[in-house]
Amino acid sequence: MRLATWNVNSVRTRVDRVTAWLQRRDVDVLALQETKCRDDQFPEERFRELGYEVAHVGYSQWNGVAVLSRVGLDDVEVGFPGMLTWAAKEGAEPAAEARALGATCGGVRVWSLYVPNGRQLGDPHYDYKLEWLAALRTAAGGWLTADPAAQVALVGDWNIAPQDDDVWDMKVFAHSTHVSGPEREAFRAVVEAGYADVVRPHTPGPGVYTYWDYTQLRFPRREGMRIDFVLGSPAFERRVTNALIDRQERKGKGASDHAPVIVELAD
DNA sequence: ATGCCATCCAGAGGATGA
Repeated sequence: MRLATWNVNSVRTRVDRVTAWLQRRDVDVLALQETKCRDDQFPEERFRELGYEVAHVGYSQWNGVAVLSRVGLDDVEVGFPGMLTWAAKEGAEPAAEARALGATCGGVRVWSLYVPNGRQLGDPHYDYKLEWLAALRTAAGGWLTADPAAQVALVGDWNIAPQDDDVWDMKVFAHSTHVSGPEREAFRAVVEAGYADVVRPHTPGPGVYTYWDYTQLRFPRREGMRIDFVLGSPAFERRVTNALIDRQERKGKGASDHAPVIVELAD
């Protein structure tokens, strides 16, 4: 079974690219982030006609996460228990955002996650990011306490570069989000709760990334960040036989700024 | 060793992104 995650940066803009890629890569389960549409705008039929079941949550033009599967898609869950809410505007009522979607596919509990960006160090959105991750750690840790043999995959855009090797030049990020101590600590807490980066052993660095900014020739200059991860429970990790970051898909006109990440699992 | 910012909605500019 092949499971992948991809921040597509608008599914409507890139649906042709995504469907072609799914077929070329023979992917069974795909978690998408930043679909940037409401449920009624999601191009569900384009995936159904290729044999995929579809679960999506999107409330507006922002965020949006999905799981596509051709090996079953059951027990769909919008958001995880205890997920933080966010007030988009001053004085607005805090509400859940479309940043987490769970579904069981081929025996794996897959969570498509779009971790808050954080914007700037000290910004309210930065605190939201840290608290959102702490809540995720609590929920995900609980799943393994309840069932240590569970096959769980926490996949998506984590908006954190956990190691210095995960950016091309730490000096550029001296006062930036994504590399700060508290963010890295929040990421590590999820790992310590029992979830391992199953991709890194198959894609060693340095210089291996999943995201390249559209500006300043970042991609041809190979100046990127590794911020998209597949974190797997022990039972999931044992099934992983290979992994790759599909850098090819970042090339050309109309590419997302993120590359897809694929994991191969033993049957 | 593949290219010089993109997406959305609104409505011709602003917010978001990492």
